[in-house]
Amino acid sequence: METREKLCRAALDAMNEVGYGRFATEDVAERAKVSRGALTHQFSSRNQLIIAAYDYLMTSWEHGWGQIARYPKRLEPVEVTDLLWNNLYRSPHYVASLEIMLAARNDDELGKGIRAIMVRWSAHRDRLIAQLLGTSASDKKTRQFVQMNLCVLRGIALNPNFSSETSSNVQGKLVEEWKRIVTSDFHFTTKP
Amino acid sequence: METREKLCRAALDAMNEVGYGRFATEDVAERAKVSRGALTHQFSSRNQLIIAAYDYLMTSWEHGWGQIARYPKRLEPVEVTDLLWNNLYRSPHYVASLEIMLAARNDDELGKGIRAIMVRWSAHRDRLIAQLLGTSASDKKTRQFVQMNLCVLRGIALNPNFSSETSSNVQGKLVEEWKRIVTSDFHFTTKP
DNA sequence: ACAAACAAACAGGGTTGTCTGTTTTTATGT
DNA sequence: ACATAAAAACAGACAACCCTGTTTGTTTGT
Repeated sequence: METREKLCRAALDAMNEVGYGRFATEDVAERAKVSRGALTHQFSSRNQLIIAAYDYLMTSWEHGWGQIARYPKRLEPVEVTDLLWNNLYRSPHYVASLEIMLAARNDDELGKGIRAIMVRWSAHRDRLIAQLLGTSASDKKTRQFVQMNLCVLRGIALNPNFSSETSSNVQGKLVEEWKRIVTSDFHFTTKP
Repeated sequence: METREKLCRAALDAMNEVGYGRFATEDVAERAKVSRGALTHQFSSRNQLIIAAYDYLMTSWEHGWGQIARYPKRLEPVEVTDLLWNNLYRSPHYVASLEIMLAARNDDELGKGIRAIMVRWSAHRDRLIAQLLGTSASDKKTRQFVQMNLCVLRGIALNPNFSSETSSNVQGKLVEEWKRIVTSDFHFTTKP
């Protein structure tokens, strides 16, 4: 594997495990089994590394979703919810993406880079979802549906970090509950 | 105001503005207009300061909710949703609480302190909500309703940091949408 | 006088960015 | 095919910086 890729993966792992606060380039180099010199050669600064790692993650999501969109089948709203949950929020590096976006909030330099990538990914995602639903990405109802799903699933994905619940599979039940709501509340298909 | 309180407030402000990553005790002392010596006298370590600030915030929430629970009126589910949104997720220091809890994920010492406070607050909150609904905090349906609301509103609260949307008041619309769903999907009141 | 609160200086650890030197790959001319 | 020059990639050392925790001394209140 290329050095850059190894470093991006290691950076995401580190971000997942230790969080932005304790994230250190030294640690990343070690995880990637690469010298610190190699890292500094590839990435001129810590922020550059983080931006590259984020870009790597978003690109991998884009590829994954590109495959999904090949299915010619038209999906029901609840199937889109399922897709989002299984292919985004259960991604092993979801927490990393969260840490990075939260950090980008305060750092202008980092924020600029991250935002550009996020805009690209968002557009890609929304276009694919609209395609799967058989609607347009600029359709108001579609946008609202997508926004709502992103919010709800994000909140559920974070639940383990915010809840004192210890019982198993709380997330699964919450997702099921939300899917039930989606099934009964959201409809896009034209009448037969 | 007492030094401890000034420091806790300043710590929450700092956590809000710069995030856990750039959070520094020096900065907190400056914001509180207090010498660093005073800070170290009150809090033996950085983690102790963070824990105290978190405790201060949770206690303030408990006081605020204590006032609300005095109203003898029984609330509809959607009114509880409204209450949660306006009294928790729109709290000026909500992001601070989020940063702290995310940081507590990796730091054992910090995590132990934060978790204890969170358990206390969660129990307090759930008990009050059940009281307002006229149900029991151990009631399964009630717990599910509360959990779901916390997740959804959390996701909505975070939306500005994760969305490329620039249009105004997206959050407001999402909350309205969720309230509509709550109104039609959740019922606790016994039939008349 | 005693203890708590405060003020400020200090040293130490850890992390980043830079710098210098070495190895490997690529390009080029014969 | 071979030699050689140039560029890219890598390795490691270094200094500078920031932040924390500690320590020592001063003020204030009881």
